[in-house]
Amino acid sequence: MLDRKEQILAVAGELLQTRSFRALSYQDLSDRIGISKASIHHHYPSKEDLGRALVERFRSHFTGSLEGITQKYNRPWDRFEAYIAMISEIMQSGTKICPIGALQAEHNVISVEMQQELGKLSRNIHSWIAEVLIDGKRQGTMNFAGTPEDQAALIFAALQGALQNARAEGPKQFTAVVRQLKAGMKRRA
Amino acid sequence: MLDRKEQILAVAGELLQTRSFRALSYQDLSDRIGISKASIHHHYPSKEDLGRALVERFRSHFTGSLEGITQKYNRPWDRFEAYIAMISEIMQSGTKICPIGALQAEHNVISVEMQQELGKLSRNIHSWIAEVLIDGKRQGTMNFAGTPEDQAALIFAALQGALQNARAEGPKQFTAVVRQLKAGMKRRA
DNA sequence: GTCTATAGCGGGATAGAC
DNA sequence: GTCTATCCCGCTATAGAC
Repeated sequence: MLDRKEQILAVAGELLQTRSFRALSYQDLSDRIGISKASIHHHYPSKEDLGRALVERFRSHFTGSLEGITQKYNRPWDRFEAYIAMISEIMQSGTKICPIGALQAEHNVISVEMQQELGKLSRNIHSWIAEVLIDGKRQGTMNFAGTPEDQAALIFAALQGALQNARAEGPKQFTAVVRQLKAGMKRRA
Repeated sequence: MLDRKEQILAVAGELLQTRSFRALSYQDLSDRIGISKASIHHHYPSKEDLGRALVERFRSHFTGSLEGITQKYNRPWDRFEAYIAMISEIMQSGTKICPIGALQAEHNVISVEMQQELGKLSRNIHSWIAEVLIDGKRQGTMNFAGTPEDQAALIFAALQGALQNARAEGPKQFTAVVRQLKAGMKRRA
């Protein structure tokens, strides 16, 4: 199968978001994909190899999605709403959390290579949000206290935390956070 | 030793916040405390026992701290600042995250008993924050959009996410989130 | 309460045939 | 690329002496 590697990453990604990287085993992958553990090792010799590929895949996935949003929408609010919709999809699964949050929770027990790749991913998203907010503030359609960078940090952290809370406590907390983030960007200064 | 059980929980708590519950082993505890693995099992027969005691300990710890803050300070802003200071201490360790975030990231791989105890803990904190905000809004010293409950959810989620980001990316993102949360509560309506 | 010793299992990983 | 078989290790947990 040409995209066996991709299939493995897809399943591994699911398990990362639902269970955690450490709890993800070659046995799990073997069971779900239907090939032996040894075959998975053929594609990703060590779990470290698998981990790095996994983070890179999330990075290209998110980067692609954000570029798609940028191309599809011009208005800052539309872009922001599309971003929120993307994160909300994770919440709606009921069992997944943000892959960045999942891996950051295991920060001290993953390799430095994974840490670095993960850092690139989170900084990419952070800058994308910040740019949307810069536009929104410059155009006057978005009103929030402080700098766009600080507001981007707040949005990023809040959604990551909200996804974790939502999986444990249900969707209400998540929708509250989203509502509150929006409210804080609509108020008049 | 009368407080051997407490000592074990203290060390286990550190390991939970720095490494994760799954990554925490009886061997780790044995090494750090200086008694054998079997001795730890004597106090906490199964890891599940240890886990439940651990969450309960965090709960009584946080509950006590929040009550202390309530007694020590009367003004909503003072209480809020004291709460932020408490969370900031975790960040300043450089290696710890919020214990709730750590466990929520492993939500699907811990027992339902731990999930439930963890839920109590997070709801306790959430209501405490909400009450501070209700006071602040009623007195007119705090200004934020939306309801106190929504704002409490935002604060809780944002700080949890910010601690995880801080451990991976450094303290700047954390201070940005705190600054932005405060800014959003000071603006005039 | 503490120890040594060990069982039993699941994990990551490799060898070698097909 | 896939398989079976196997290795080695670390983990949770238990038995039984002191």
